[in-house]
Amino acid sequence: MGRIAASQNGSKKEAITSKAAALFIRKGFSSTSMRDIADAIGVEAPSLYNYIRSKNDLLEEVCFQVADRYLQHLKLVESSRAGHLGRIESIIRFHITMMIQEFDSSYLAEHEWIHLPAPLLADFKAQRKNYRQRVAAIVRKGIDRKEIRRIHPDVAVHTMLAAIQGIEGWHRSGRKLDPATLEDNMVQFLINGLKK
Amino acid sequence: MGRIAASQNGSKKEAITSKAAALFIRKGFSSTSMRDIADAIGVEAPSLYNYIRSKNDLLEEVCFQVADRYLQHLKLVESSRAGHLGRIESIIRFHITMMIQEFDSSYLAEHEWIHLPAPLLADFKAQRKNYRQRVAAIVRKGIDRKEIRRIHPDVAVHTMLAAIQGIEGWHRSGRKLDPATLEDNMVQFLINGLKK
DNA sequence: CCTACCGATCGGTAGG
DNA sequence: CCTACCGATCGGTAGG
Repeated sequence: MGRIAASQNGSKKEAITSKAAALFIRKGFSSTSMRDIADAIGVEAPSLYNYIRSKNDLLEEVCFQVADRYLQHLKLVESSRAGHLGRIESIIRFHITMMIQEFDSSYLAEHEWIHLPAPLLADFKAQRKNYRQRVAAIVRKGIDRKEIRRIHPDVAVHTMLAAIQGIEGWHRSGRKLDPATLEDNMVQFLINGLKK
Repeated sequence: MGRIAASQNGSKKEAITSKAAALFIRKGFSSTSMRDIADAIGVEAPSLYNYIRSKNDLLEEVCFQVADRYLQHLKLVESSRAGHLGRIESIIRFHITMMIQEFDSSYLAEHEWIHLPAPLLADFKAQRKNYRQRVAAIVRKGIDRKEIRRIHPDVAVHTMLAAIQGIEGWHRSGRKLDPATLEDNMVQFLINGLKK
């Protein structure tokens, strides 16, 4: 019983998390009630608590999972042998891909983490700051090595990441632009803005 | 009595709107209660209803006021004699200035309009779409006249406006970067990405 | 997984 | 501008 029950609980929890993520995006975290989530799943609200501990739990899970995936990719890039502009392009492409393929969780990790409860909020902010500083360090080195034009590294990082985050607005309004065109044009725009 | 009372009501309403805007930004629209707003002003919640009709009213006011300011500027740009890249630069600078100087309302008009009640939501979305299409038309003409590099106009518009919107994250985290440096570096980055 | 229900809090109204 | 209060809804618990 143990193993099967555990795996059933796992998939049920995933189903709840994914439905919740979709609702958090559409209506915002605070405007989404546990009743809304329960309705979407087809159960009564109290039944959700067999799988999750709290509403905040749902948000926490999504936010930290996504943050970790970005960090893993950054580590890969940092230890690669690519040039600095190439590293930045790899990061840009990864962010775009995540935003398109893992839209729901990426959006939440980017826009709804403000609602994380007190101790986790500080953790998340620190992780975020650390990530951006490491990307900015790559830009700085690229400038030193004359691969990237002179620009304030923090402004550069902010500009490119914000542009990519904003894909959510695109996605939400149901634009019918194929992902490859979106990615190629955006990468071209941003890399060209950085190139010497 | 009429005139004075009217002007007092006006300024009081402005005070409420501005406090509300600040709270909507910090906590989100749904997480901000009328009690929160009343506390910030120093009155009891029911007293607010002498000046505003509803919570949605506060949001509506801010969103449409800001949208109108952007539209007015766009009209100026459209009827100017500047080149197309110059027009885009003017739009970029206006957006950045608004984001820095009118941060609270700009943020709300950009991120919290989803909470507008039913009939207004559609209006707002239509206005937004129209605005972006007109900016994209400028990009398209710039490409035709070889002032701007070949790029998907919608992607270009989205990328630059999203990058600017994202200044809020910057602002919120209390980065100490002077506005001029931010503006100059971001404009350089974006215009360079578009230039031939 | 349900019914029944809790205390808290919500936006807003009545009446002064 | 207040007190007093409304009906609705919230996240979550008890108990089965």
